[in-house]
Amino acid sequence: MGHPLNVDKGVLLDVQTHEEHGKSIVDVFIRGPMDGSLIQRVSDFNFPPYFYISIIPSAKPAKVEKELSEETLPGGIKPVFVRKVEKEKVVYLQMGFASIAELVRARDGILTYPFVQSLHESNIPYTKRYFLDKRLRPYSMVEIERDKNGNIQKIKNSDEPAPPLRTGAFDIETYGKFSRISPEKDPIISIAISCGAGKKVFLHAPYADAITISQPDEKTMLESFLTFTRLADLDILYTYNGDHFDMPFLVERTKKYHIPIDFGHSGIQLIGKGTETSARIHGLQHVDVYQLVRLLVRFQFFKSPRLDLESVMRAVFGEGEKTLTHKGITEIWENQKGFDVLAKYNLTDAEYTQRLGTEFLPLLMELARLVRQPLFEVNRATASQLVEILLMHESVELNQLFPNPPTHDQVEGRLQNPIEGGYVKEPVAGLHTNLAVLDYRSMYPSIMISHNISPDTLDCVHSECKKGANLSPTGHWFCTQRKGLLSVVLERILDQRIEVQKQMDVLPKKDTQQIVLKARKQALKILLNSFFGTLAYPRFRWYSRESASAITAWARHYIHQTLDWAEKDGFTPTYADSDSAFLLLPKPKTEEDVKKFVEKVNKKLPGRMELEFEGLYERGLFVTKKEGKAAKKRYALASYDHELTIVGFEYVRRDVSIIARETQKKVLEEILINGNPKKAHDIVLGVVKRLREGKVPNKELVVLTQLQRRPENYAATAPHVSAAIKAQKRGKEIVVGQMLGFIITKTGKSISDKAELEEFVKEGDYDAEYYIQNQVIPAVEKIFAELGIDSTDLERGGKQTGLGAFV
DNA sequence: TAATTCGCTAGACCGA
DNA sequence: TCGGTCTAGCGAA
Repeated sequence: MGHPLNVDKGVLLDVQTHEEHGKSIVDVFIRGPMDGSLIQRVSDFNFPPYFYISIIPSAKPAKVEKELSEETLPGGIKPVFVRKVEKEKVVYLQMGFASIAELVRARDGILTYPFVQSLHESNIPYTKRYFLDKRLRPYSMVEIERDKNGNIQKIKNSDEPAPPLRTGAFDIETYGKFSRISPEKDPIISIAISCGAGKKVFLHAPYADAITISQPDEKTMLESFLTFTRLADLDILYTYNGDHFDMPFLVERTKKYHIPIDFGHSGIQLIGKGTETSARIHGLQHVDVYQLVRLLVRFQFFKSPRLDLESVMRAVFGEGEKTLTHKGITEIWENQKGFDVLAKYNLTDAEYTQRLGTEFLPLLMELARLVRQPLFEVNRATASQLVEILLMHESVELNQLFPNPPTHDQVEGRLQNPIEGGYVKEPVAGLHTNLAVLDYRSMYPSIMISHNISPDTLDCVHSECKKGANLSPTGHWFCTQRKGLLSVVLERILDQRIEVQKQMDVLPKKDTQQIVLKARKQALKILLNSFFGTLAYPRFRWYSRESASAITAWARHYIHQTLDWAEKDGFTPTYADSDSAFLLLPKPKTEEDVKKFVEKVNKKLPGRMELEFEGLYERGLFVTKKEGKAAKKRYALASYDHELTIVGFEYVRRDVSIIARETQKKVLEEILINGNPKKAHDIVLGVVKRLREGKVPNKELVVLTQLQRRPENYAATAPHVSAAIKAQKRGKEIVVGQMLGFIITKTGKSISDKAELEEFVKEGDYDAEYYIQNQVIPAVEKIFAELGIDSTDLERGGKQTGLGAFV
């Protein structure tokens, strides 16, 4: 003690681990401040992995502590420490081990001791543990004190601003005779990289230009690429589906040539998770933009029918074209001609990846900061993982133990017993005028905060809570005296959102800080919206059936109450779904009356709950289902400034052809905006005619459906499955989870027989009657029916009258 | 090993 | 050949 320590400062990039002499060691990666010096790796030798045990009441903690400290556990494992800890007035023993491997072995052994009751926090990933216990914030500055051996003595966050990180994207093009490409035999033809240091294409062919570097062979090409990337000195490397394609391919090819795969530090670690793999680079964050896109699509940040690079570019930036197919690449290689096209295509993909990465990085970064995990983890995380880590941080803060994950039997039991969801009111079918839409802002989270819903406040011992404001319609209640873990975290998120919004409001619109703030707001929204789902998720550590049921019960209560109150105030409740209410305004009622009503409701709502006036619509259409009842979750609204909102209808479904969707949209526009059903009818007649004449291009006829399992695992052969099987027989590789685009052709008996993947269908070879009877007419007939228009004449191409309705 | 339930519709399948 | 039932996929919230 007392001797001077080295102090390092830098941006915390990553935490990883390695084993040395049977000991698990934590490696912290930082980038030095402003001068942009290279990434440093600093090790912490003094962070033994540990777990907690609880002991039976008759055993004395002090005695057990002493006994276990000297004990050799089954497998010859000696704990490196055993100490008593108290969490919420209960004494546990914390046991540390030299390595993760030893901890894993001790996990089973320890349960054989008769005085051991239960095991806790025994499966927390080691690096996660480090972030949790050291309270580290990634991508912020940290201060590290080191001893004279260079080992970490102390690590803590610092509030200095962190410099921006360096990013780059790469993409490989490979050759493969058949559609199944394998890195064991097929070469990489070219590699493109786009980053701050420049843009380059490394091509293993006789072609060069300003950015394309011709290499004599694949080995040299790989080496040049790695050297260039190392010199670029990146913090973040983007790929598009690199986890499953580029990275494993690169690993395999470099292995073949005995090239050390080195991006500046160690290498790539391919992590296998079932059928999923991910590629982790030491000291450099590999952000797979495809994974990120999947995350964002799940959270409904944007919608894209397909998730290939070009489709996503179009969905996000409105531009992006696929200029080369796999077949095209194969031909270029075989004919050794057209490398300029290949190089351009390769670079474009790398640039697209870089653009998308840049677009979404602020959000990913904010998410990573909020949950205090590296980009790599957050990039590949799911909603429940994000919420889980957030709750773990809070638990550590409050000195609470994490609940153990449920056992298999517990999960099964929970699955058998699902909770009741939201209330959906059957709408009044027909075309309505002057319709107000109200909705509860973040309804489930606001209920959780307002009623203090959390597993740790459920059915508390206080007798007054049992009768208080937090007694739910289910009969369970939540403490009114002590705040719950989940509600505390949620309320903080909500407060942070409000704070961010305030900052955004005072800053100029163009201020660069706005991007970060917007991203933070989005990240907070993602977290906010994930809590309820995870609480009702059977595998979740903090699963609580009672809590989740109470939330939905309260939600049903509040929406019912809103409808009742609205009716009493003279509005006509027309429809409701979970957190929204649709009210028809009878004659003298105005927008002002609705707003007054909303205000009145808000005065009676508890805590953070809030009803919002979403908008007033000139027209709203609800249709009737097959069986005669009004359909829920399908409607169309036209605002007073002629904006059309279409919900649930074929128009928003990717598994309906464009011709049917666009026709439906036009019909809705004519009816709801232009008030011209006659024109709508004529439009459909025109489409029917064009279909019969074979004039509709194939791309308007494609039906997209996801193949959710292997073709042989389907009980019934649906059209997309049939099309997939036929394509497979022709040598096309079909992957589970893939989006299949098919067309119903003229040849075959059943619809499935006629289904073929679009790439195998000649232009014009479609079954016009199928598209008329099964796509276009079903999409419009219910709409016409609400106006009293018979659409049977449509099927016959308008030869029957049926137009009497328009007169 | 990774968020929920509610609801609609298409198309295959099966028995009368 | 029909009508009911079941499987599957997708969207709303």
